[in-house]
This record gives sequence, structure tokens and C-alpha cells, in this order.
Amino acid sequence: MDTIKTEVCNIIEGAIHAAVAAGELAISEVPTIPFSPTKTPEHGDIATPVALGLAKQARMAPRSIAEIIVKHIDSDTHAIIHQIDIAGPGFINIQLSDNWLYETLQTIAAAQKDYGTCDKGAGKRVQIEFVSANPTGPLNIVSGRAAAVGDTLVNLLNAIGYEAIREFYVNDAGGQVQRLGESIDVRYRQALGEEALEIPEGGYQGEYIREFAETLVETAGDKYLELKTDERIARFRDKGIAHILGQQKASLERFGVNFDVWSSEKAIRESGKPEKIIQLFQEQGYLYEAEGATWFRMTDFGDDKDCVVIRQDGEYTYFVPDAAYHRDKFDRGFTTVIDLLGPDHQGHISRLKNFVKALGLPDDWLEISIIQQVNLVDAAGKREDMSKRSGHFLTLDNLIDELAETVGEQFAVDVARYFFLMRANSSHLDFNIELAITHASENPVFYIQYAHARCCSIFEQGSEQGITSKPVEEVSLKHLTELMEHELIRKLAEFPSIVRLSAETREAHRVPHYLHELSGIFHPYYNQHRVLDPADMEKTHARLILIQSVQTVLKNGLTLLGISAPAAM
RNA sequence: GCGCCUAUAGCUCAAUUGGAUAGAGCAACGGACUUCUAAUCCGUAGGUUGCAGGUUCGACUCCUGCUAGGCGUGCCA
Repeated sequence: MDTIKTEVCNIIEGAIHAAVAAGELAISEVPTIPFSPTKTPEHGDIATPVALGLAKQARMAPRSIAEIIVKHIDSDTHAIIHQIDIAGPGFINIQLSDNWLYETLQTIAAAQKDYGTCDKGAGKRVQIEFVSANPTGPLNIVSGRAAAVGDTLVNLLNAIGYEAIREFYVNDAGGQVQRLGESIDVRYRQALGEEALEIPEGGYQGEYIREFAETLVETAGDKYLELKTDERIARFRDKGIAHILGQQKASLERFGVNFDVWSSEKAIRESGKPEKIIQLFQEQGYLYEAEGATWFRMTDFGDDKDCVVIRQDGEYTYFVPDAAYHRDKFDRGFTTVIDLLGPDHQGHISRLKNFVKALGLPDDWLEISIIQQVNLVDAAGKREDMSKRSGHFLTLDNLIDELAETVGEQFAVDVARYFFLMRANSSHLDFNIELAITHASENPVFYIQYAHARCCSIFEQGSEQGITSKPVEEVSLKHLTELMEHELIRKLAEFPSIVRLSAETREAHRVPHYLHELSGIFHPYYNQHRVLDPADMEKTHARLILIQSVQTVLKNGLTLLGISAPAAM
């Protein structure tokens, strides 16, 4: 499709130049040729509103501009163009010759699992950091959303030639994990019979803390009471981090997400890099002392407030290791780094970007996307707050467990992934667990998977009848004459640009929507037209090529999403 | 107060980044299994795109001002 577009671009540009040369069009500059979507077959295969855009400059009605442009296109000399029409206010609709459709099928047959990929990002290394949940509790569905999106974005970037990796930043240092240690300590001592203890302010109330503390008692009894309180809490903190991190990893693996790199905040803090950052900021005059703390001149970077980098108690605020961590990412040689953050990190964006700027790194090197929140809602549609500290939340594992009861383990992962992936990153989504479970079997992912299974089934059925598909070179594709067949091929041809657009805009949801649309053309076709027809083997073979192409694209698309493409359902 | 996100069919969401008649899925109603899988298909119904202006050939999309919800906003991450 892309090569076709550039070819058509050239033809139209040529026509505009010719029109200008002939004195029929008074414009000073030929714009880049835009393309608009062709929603109905009447719009042809490719459409451009270029004449509409030229109206002002040329001081002419868009429709007559379109007429002039079309007049200068000699369709006889351009084999790919079958017919050109002018429609509506001045759209130029181009119908391509059928050859183009056949070439699309040949391309897919040749590329197979590589159809949809390109080498646009060749030589560029990208890191996507996502999830990065505190190791203070199980992953909730918000992390699940981030995991699905981040994982798919990495797939998409790799598909268009980038060398992209998944990275998880473990916040295993600082106040949050300290609270974790304290919370475990309270539960531990309670398990040993101490009363009148309470989870400290900002501590973790979740049941999983109690359970973990009880396993500590089971394995070691009251041994830890021999330690001094500080030491015991530190020990519990480290044990708790290891335990919870292990659970998080297991949940992610179950969800089909495998991180390439796990980075530790603690390791960053102990590497001496934060000190270097402070030193650098100091030298550049970005720091000053006030109220017993050290401040960074964020206002120099346009922010309305300065911010503390070293607290009164001498500890770094999280900005410092975070800045050091991003410096470290840069040193590791990534061309681009993408952070997927939750909406609660909104205030973090401009600061982090400013720190990166203060470190002298390129402006566009760090990209930050917010994956919006997932709200739990009850049957009445009322929001329920989720909070790790209060212990009230829906875990990713719970979600998959519940879904698995209705649709089985593999499909549970598919359903959950699809559910998160089909939404734009910016959409705030309300999640009703009851509804999600009762409607699990109605998840649109099945519509797509079923289309794939049907394709497989045709080949299955074919081989039972002794019909095996021929290589595309030996098949006369001219037999694909149905309108729906052409429509299907046009859709298949869109796939590579969907992949590219999705990757470049970091919006994974286009892929699920595309696959759903493709399936939405396939199913009616399947219902109305028989593929296997022993009475007409020429047509049968042509249709098998088409079915194979549909199968390939569905499979490739689902693979990008980390969703299974079953051969039977 | 300020900053960011969101508001589209009864519900959940799209709309190729300014293009043609705003589309899907659920839910509702009516139909189709002796056929390569009915997890499917065909049909009906559903809209002042939160409100008010503006920009232009053209606005769900961009600008301004409102309204509502969410998130953030100098020592949690």
C-alpha cells in the first residue's frame, strides 16, 4: 500500500506541475499529497482531498481544481490506475487496477509472518519502561493495563524495525518499602500474640501482609524478635520485597509479559550515581539550601515551583535516583526512552523532563505517556477507590482467575489483554468486575479468534477432501471477483500502515480495532460464499489464497497483541 | 488557585490526527443452522459529539470561555 501511495503521490504531483506549467493553476507551492480514508467502495481505493487544500491558494473552487488535476493525469500511461472520479466538494477518488489487489495477496504470501513489518526504525534502540509498580503489594488491574499496553508497544516497535526492550524499575528503596517493612513487623508481632499494635500511618493494610507475616512465623517462629527493631524491620522489608517482587513477576509471566531488564532503585542509589547527579547540578548552579533542605531551581525551567531534592533528614527525594536512573538509561545507548506512567504521576512529567534537560540530554529523547486509570465500579456504576495501602483493590491475578472460570486459563489472558488493549491510552475506563466476568464470553477478542479458527478450519476441511492449497504463483487470482473479496484484500493491504501508525503514535488500540474490522468483513464473506467448491477448482484455489492471507494477517495481528490465535474453538 | 486528562447512541468505546453520510460491540426487537464451525450471519431501532462562541471550503478533532468528573500541584513514589 505504501509503495502504491508514493506512486500515486508522484502521479498527482506531476499532474499539478503540468497544470501549473499550462497556466491553469496559479499556485506557488505544491503541497505534500494528503490521503483521506475511503469509507465506502464508491470512494475508490485511494482518495485525496488535495484540491480542497489548494482552493485558497489558487483562488478557485475546489471542484474545478480537482477537474484540472485529473485532466492532466493520463490514466492510460499509468497501469495502476483503473479509474479516477471527482466526488463531493472536490475529492479525487482513484480506483486502482485489480492487479494491485493481486499483488497484495502475493506480498502477504511471500512475507507470511513478516507481513506488516518494516525496517523504518532500523538501527534505533528504544527502551520502554512500564508497570514499575512498588514492590509493596500484588499487581492490580491498573498495572495489568499498563503491562498489556507496554508489552504490545514493544512488539509494535520491534515490528517496524526498532530494537525495543521492556524494562521494569523496582522501587526497592525509600519510604514506601520502609512502610512495607514496618507493616510486616506489626503483622508478625500480632501473629506472635502481641496486641494493641496498629499498622503505621501510610502502611499497608492488605491481607497479603498478614499472610506473609504468618509464613514468617511458621518458618522461623519468634526468632526475629531477637533483632533490634530497626534491624528486624529492615530484614522484613528485604524479605517482603523479594517475596512480593517474585509474585509480581509470576503474575506478569502468567499474563504473557516478560521483561528484558529489571532495574533496581536500590542499586542505583548504591551506585554513587545520585551523588554525581547532585554534584553536576551543584556545579551548574541549579541547587540552593533553604529550610534545612536542598532545592532544585525548577522555576528556571519554567515550572511554577522549585522542588526538594535532599530532605531535611538528609535523604534524597525520589527525584534524585530517578534522574540518575534516566542518566543511566541514556548511558546505555537508547535512542529513545519511553516511560508509561499512571495518571497519579502527572506532576512527575514536567519535572522529570526538566531534570533530563538539566542533565544535558536531548529534549525529545525522553517520551512520557500516561496510561489512564482503571476505576472499579460496582453494579450501580458507583466508583470504588482502589488503593494498595488500604488493601482494597482488584489484583490482576484475581481478574484472570475469575475470567478463567468462565472461559479457561488461556482465553482468560486473551480476554483480559484484549479488554485493556482495545482502549486508547487516554481513556479513563470503568471496570465492573461482575459485568466483565458475565460478559467474558462476549469479549470481542473471540470474534477475531473465531475468524482465525474458521480460516484454519477451511484448510482442515480442504485436506480432508483432498484439496491442498497451491503456491500463489500457480493460482489465477482473477477468480476473486466478488465485491467482498476486493473489500477484504483492501483491508489486508492496510495492515502494515496500521502497525506503523500504532507504533509511531504509541497507541496500541488501533490494532485490535483493525483486527475486529477485518473479521467484520471476513465473517459475512464466509457466510455468503463457499471457499471449497469441487466444481470450480480454479476459484477454490484463488479463494484459498485469500483465506490464507486473512489467516496470516489475523495471526500476525494477534501475535503483536500477545493474544493466542487458536486453530479451533 | 494553577496544570494535565476526560465528556460521542441506553451502556462500554472508536473515528486513520482537519475530510465525504460520526462508526462498532453489548443491551432491545425481527429473521437465518441438512452447507468450509451459529463464539457466525441478515435486518430494524438508537445522535444537537457536555454547553456557548470562534477559526475555514470543511470541526468529534484546532482556539477562547463556561459546566461536570478524575488526577496532579516545595521535602511519598
